Amino acid sequence: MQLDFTAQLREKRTRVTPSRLAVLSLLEKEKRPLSVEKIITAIGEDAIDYVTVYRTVTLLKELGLIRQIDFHHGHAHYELASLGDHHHVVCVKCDKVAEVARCNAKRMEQEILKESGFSTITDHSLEFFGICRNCSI
Amino acid sequence: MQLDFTAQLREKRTRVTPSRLAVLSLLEKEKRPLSVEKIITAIGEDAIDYVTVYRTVTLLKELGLIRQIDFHHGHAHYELASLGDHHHVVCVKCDKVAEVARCNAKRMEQEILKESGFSTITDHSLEFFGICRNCSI
DNA sequence: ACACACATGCAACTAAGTTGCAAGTAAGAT
DNA sequence: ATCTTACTTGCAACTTAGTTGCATGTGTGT
Repeated sequence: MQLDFTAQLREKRTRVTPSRLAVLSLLEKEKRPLSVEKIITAIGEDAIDYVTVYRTVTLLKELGLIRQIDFHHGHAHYELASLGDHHHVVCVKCDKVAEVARCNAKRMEQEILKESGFSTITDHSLEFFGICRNCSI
Repeated sequence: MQLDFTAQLREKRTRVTPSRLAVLSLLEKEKRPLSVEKIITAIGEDAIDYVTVYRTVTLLKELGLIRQIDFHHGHAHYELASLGDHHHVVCVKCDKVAEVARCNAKRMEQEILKESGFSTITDHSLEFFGICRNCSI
């Protein structure tokens, strides 16, 4: 299934530019959270300025097309929001990241809307931290 | 209930110093996630060096006495690990933070240990992002 | 109260992310 | 097709977050 990022950007009333399409299709291809550094390397540092990447991920996050994730690595990671409700386990020794099946956070969101004084929940992030088998030997 | 941080530090075979006790008892008093900046202000910038605060939170996190939390504010927050399994909702417009009741992540941890190739789960973090009533007007 | 490994403070540094501004470009109007 | 204009990009300079090296200070076991 090929996502139509052009249509998605137009729907959000923002311009369709090569930078935005490059970041979106890279994240679609990789299907995992990437740092800004990895995004620049993948697109090519002659092809895009790092400031443009920062501005692009900030915009795409505000539009809800991508999601920011924090692995306690000292910098942010980003993945396609349409990957849905899946999460990660991070090894605190070697920084290895594995995937975790879907959780029931959607049900919690309903409770939050009732109780917390928030009018909308746009996203959530759930990360587990532990030690992978390789590091526990 | 007054926690005996001295005993906790000794049990972890590390030194009991004024800096460590100051950070731990501040976090116990506040009962909410604090940034390094807030920790320095609260303790007093003449009373503790900011490098010591960074080294202290890194150590206390490794010892499992405090927990690192990320609100997508551009810097880390820390709270007492003994506050247990509670989480947060963050307004993406004004950065307001509210608390959320306990989730069932402990059950998920059991599944992760079976399936993911990890031998230990030391912690997890669950943050919701949305828009608070004040910002939605 | 001694010795020594560990903790702290200071200065310098690296890494992550932001801002201002001039030049370039997407997209609607002609 | 070309024009116009507001939005986007690239570059340089900057701010903020966090780290490292080293000399001095201090907690803890003897």
